[in-house]
Amino acid sequence: MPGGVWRFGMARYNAKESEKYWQAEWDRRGAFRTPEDSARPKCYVLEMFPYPSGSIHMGHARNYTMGDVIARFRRAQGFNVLHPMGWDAFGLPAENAAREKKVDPREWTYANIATMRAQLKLMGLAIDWEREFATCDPEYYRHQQKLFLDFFEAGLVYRSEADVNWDPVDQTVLANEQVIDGKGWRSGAPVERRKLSQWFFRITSFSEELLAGLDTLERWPEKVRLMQKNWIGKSEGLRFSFDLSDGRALDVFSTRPDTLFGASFVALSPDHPLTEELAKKDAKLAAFVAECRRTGTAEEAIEKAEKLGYDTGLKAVHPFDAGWELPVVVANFVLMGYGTGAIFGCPAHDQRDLDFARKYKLPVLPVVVPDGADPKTFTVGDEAYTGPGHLANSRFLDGLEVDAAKAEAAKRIEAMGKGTRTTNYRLRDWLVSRQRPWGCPIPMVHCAKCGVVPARESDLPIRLPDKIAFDVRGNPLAHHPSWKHTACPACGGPAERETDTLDTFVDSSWYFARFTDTKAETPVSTDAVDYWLPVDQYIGGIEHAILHLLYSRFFTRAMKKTGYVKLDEPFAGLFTQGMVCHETYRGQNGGWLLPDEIEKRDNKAYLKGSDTEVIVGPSEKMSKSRKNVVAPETIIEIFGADTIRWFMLSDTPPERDLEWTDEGAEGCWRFVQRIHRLVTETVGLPAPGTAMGDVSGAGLELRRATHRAIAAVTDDLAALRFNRAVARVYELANAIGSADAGVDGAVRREALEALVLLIGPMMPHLAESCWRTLGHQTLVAETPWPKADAALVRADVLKMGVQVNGKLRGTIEVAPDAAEDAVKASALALDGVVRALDGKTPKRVIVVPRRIVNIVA
RNA sequence: GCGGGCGUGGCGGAACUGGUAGACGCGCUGGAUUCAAAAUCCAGUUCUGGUGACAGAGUGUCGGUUCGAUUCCGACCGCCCGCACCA
Repeated sequence: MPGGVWRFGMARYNAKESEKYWQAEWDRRGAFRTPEDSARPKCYVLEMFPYPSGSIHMGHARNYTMGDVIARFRRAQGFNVLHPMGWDAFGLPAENAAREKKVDPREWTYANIATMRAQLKLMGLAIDWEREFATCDPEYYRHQQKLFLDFFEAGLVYRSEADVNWDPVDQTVLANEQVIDGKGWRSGAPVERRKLSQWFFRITSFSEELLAGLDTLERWPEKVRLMQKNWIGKSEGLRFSFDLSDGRALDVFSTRPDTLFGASFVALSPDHPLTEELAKKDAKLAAFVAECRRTGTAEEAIEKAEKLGYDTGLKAVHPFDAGWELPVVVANFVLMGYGTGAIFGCPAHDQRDLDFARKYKLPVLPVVVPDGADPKTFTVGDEAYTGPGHLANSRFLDGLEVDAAKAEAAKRIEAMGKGTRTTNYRLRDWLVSRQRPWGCPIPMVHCAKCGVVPARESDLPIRLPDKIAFDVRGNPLAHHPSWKHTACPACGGPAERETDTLDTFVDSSWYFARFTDTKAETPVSTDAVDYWLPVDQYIGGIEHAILHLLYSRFFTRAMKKTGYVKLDEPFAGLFTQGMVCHETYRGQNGGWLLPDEIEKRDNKAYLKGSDTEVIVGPSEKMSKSRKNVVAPETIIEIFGADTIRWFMLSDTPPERDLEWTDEGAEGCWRFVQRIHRLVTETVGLPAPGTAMGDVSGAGLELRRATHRAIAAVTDDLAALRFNRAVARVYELANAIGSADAGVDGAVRREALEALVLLIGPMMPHLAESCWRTLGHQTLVAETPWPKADAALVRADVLKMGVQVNGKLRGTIEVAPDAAEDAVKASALALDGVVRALDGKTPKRVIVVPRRIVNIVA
């Protein structure tokens, strides 16, 4: 009923009607359009945009509620707030749906978006919907293709060979999640690692900058910065060569040249060029390599696999001893992508090398001995020693500390001309090619005459074809009858389009910049990004701690290099929220059951409407596979959006996992009703703005409670401690509810108005309706945030604990500025203290002002 | 396997920079109101012993630093996240 009449004093708060009314009212007044051209400070609040899977789940509800609270809070504090929403719309699920349900991925995706947009709108989010876009909109990916061409021009894009998971039966490339126990998820055939020529972004050209930039991200969680730091994996080491028995030299990289005298083998990656060469003449080696390639490309799988090796028969000469030969093996745990793809193995001081040496009965000689241990007797069992210590069994390195030994070994190798000290990074270049039909086409053309040629900018966007056939093997784009055929942009002759599409991480690496001006004719408009970026508060799941955030940081630097932005770091503030969990239920036959299918009686769970008991399992992340899901839509239908929002903010700290319970939701619903009652049932309030006279006694107590709540909630919301803000709101509501009947009306009004404004960002519909009931014609959404009076926040009496030998024996009440001697005296006079001292004289009395007294007896 | 995190009553959690452990909510118990139920209101609720005042124990486990440790350090146990083609 937009524009209708708001009815006062309903006995019970009708959330459904109220929410509909206020959502329409916000819409009508354009309350959440992004303010521009103003002298006020800006605040860009962004939540990680969703994949349009088909429905909003609790994780979304939690994420978007938090962002919405910040957006509304900052708006009330006088910021220009940008709070947009969009869709991360390319990706595998649409292809799976297309294959399984014979639907068009585009239609499927946009239908999902429509459903989810409607669900999000029910939550009453303060979002500027005029800026919405989906990454599968040609209007978006057209600009992404332009960025790709600019990056190519700037030398940030190149083509190279890379491994993929190859399903030999389906003749298709598989994603890691489509490889289950080394087999293709559809065909069941053992997966092979295969090389393809693919596109890369040169993210490693920013390795050092991406690492150094982490130190500037003060409002990022420490754990995320640490994870990124480890991911980039900067290490100082030595790159040097072994002379091989066949006259060749083999380059290896090591961060531990100090352990060279503990070496017992040299190992090559199965993908090392030398391995491939040797395998041509050694059928057994070729078979071994093929076996290694069955692991797929996932690093986890490779590292978890049993350590296997194959002796090539070649020997490597120890660089410090021409008479010392080490066997050269091919080992499945040596990664081609790191260092040189070849290592020397020192089993005593590296766990993987040790596992390998034990299996193949190779020598394990400790060369670093922890301080305090005897070099003659120190041995290594099943656990490699990686700690500090001094060198032993190492000739000229003996007695040196690890760092000194590293330096000495490196110096000698360098002097011999066999190697150089280098900095190595674990970070690899970003492989962006995907052999998938539902992604952003890579704007390149292959011409027999001219080679690989960039598409013309005037031809952008290179659109996906309208009809994609999914019942083919391999990449449907490559099999499309006409799509790939085009004219070469250079010579005009017949040529073929690149049929690879971009990794969907590319789509999400710059969407935050596009939101600042979604109408711009270029990828971004300079004025808009200069004004709005960086994002002031970014919120999303911890699962994105590394890849998405690192790629976005790279993209921002690449966009700086190509002249689009002036900054390096896209997200000034980052918050990673926890997951939403729920109990799991299984029937007698072991099958999972939906929470909807069970009911609880006397602490047991039964199949709804029966006496069949249900097995209650532990609380786990809500997932369709375990059926432990509760749909936000259902909860909104029953209780309304404010209830689910309040639940999402209550109790659990936002970075931790949250458990959904029906009882908790009912508690939130009761609190919604309680606030409504507090506001509607308080009689005799003076008109808004009425001044209050001198206030003392119960009135003063209520004023103190009000201003303490304002101060605490303000701090808590600014620090994203939503659960604490919620607790403070409960305290204020309790104080108002239990206030003495004689308290002045103007004091009550102040308390109620504060309560309503404080819940404004969290339960916006209820707040608007209470605000109207309190006689205001304005919107809470347009009302400034309340200010706490510092004089009322300060306490006039302090309660201090008094301990004897660290055990609490009583409390004393003192003035905040009480002298230490007076505090001491009243502490020693306490009954409990006298009893605990039992006549003994205190040795020492520690008084920590305003906090505690500890008497040491 | 490697990297990162978390662990406090029956449950979710609070405790700022090492200073009264359990704020606030859920649940439960008792009472008021009601023909009854829902809703609401009042009281209680870490555990053990005690009618009680009170005493003892207690923040995953074990040990350490300190006048004092949920907080700092070491080892261990359990759970969770990421590992480059899920998003």
